[in-house]
Amino acid sequence: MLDPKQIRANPEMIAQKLALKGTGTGLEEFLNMDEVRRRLLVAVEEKKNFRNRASQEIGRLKKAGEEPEGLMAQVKAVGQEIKELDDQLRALEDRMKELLLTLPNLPHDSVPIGAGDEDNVEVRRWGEPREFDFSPLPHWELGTRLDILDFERAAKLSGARFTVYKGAGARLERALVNFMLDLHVEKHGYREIFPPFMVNADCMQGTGQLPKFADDMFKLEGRDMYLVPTAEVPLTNLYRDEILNAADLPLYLTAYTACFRAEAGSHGRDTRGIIRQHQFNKVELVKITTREQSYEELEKMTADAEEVLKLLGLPYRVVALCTGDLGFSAAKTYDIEVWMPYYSEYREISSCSNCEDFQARRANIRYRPGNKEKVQYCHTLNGSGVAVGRTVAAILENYQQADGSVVIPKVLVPYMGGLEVITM
RNA sequence: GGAGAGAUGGCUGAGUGGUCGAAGGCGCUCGACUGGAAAUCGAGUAGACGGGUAAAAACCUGUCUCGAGGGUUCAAAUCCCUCUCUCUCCGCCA
Repeated sequence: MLDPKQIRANPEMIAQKLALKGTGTGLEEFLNMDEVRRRLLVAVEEKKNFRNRASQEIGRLKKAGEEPEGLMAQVKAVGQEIKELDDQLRALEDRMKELLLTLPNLPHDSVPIGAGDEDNVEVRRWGEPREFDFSPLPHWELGTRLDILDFERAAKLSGARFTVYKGAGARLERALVNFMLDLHVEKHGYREIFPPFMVNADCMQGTGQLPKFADDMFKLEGRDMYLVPTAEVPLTNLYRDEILNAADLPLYLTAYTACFRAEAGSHGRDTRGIIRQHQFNKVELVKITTREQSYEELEKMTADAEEVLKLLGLPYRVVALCTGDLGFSAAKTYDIEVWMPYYSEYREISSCSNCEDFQARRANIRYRPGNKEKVQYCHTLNGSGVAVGRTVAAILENYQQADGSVVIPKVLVPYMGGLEVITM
C-alpha cells in the first residue's frame, strides 16, 4: 500500500512512477475523495467535541441534583447527525481503502525502465552451459523414461499440471528441500519456520495477493481460507500487527512449503513438464528489516539464493527486472534464471524482491527505531531459495547422459542416501 | 462437535455506566546519588487520523481506539446482541 500522505503531497511524481509500471492510476479520484473526507472529518469531529463536553456537563449537573432535559435532548439530536456523518465517512474511507489496495508498489530509482521482460537487464552470469555431444532431452522425457516422474497417473488423480514423483525422483525432491534448508539455516543464518499451508484473507491482503489476484489462488469452499501460493505469505504475515524491536532486525526467515497456484491466465504456456504446476515445492527466504538496510539485504538475499545453484553446479544468470515487469508488491526484483539445455535458454528459478514498506503498510508491521523514537514501517523482502521442482528439472536436463541416466550433483549425494546416478 | 472461562498499553495486570487513554508492576528513557556501576529515589513513557500549518521537525489542539462488528444511553473498557480467537473439560481423530 502506498502512503496516502505521499499521494497527497506529490501526486504527479507518484503518477509518473505508476505509469512506469504500466498501470493506470485512479489517483485523481483518490485525491477528490480525500478532499471530501477531510471536510467531513472536521465537521463530525466538531460535533463529537460538542457531545463530549455536553455529556460531561450533564454528568456534573445530575450529580448536583438537576435534570438538564433541554441539553440532553440537544445532545441526542447531535448524536443523530454524527451517526449520519460517520456513515458517510465510513463509506468514503472504504472506497479509498479499496482503491489504495489495488495500486501497485512504486519502482525504486535503480530499476531499469522498460515495458516487459525483453527490457530486463542481465546483471551477471555464473557457470558455462555444458556442451552436449548428443541432443539433450527435455526433463519430462528423462523423468518418464527413468520412471521417476509420472504425468499420466497425476492426471488421473488431479488433472493437468500435476506431477507424481516416484522413487529416486521423490527422493530427489526431498533431498533438495533438505539441502536448501540446511544451507540457509546453517550457513546463511536464517531461522527455519514451518508454517501452515492455509491462511486467511487478511494474510493474502497483507502481502498483496488480495484483492487483485484472487483468481490466481485456490480458495477453500465456504471458508475464509486460501492455500498458500508461496511461503512468503505466512512468513511475512507472522509479524502482522506487531511492533518489533529495532535490535531484533533484520529477521531472516526460511521455510519449506508446498505452493498452490491456480494461474488462470497461464494456459498454453509450459504445458509439458514440471515448470508450471498447480502444486509445487519451494524453499522461501523472507527478511524483515529497517528502512536503512533493505537494499543491502536484497543483494545478500540474492547471493544466498545464487549459492544454491552454485553448489549444485547449475549455470545461471541474474536479471534485474525492468519497471514494466515488476510484480505488484515489489519495488525492485532480481530474477535468477537457470540454464535449461533442452529449451536452450535461461528460465526463472528464483525471484528476489524488496517490497520496501509496501507490504508492511498493508500488514501493519512496524518497529521502533529507538526508545523515544516514533514507530516506522519495516521493509520486507522475499526470495525463492529456490523453487524445488524447477531445480529438479534443471538437474535432469543439465546432468543427463547419453544413455538417459542422470548424475546426481555431488552435494546432493549424501541427501540421496549415497545414490550417485539415477538409471533405468 | 458439546460445556465452561477469557481477550485491556512493549509485557504483566486492575478497572461493572460519567472527571478513564485507562491504577499498580515489569521494561525502557531522562535526572539525582556514585570514582563507575548495582541498589535506591524522582520524572517521563501507546497508536491512528485531522486542525493550527506552511517542506519537515517541534509545539498546541480535536477525534477515534480496551479482540471485531452492531445496539442501548445525554454518556460505554464497563450493559445487550452477533462474530473471531485463546484456554480448560468431554467426545472424535493422525
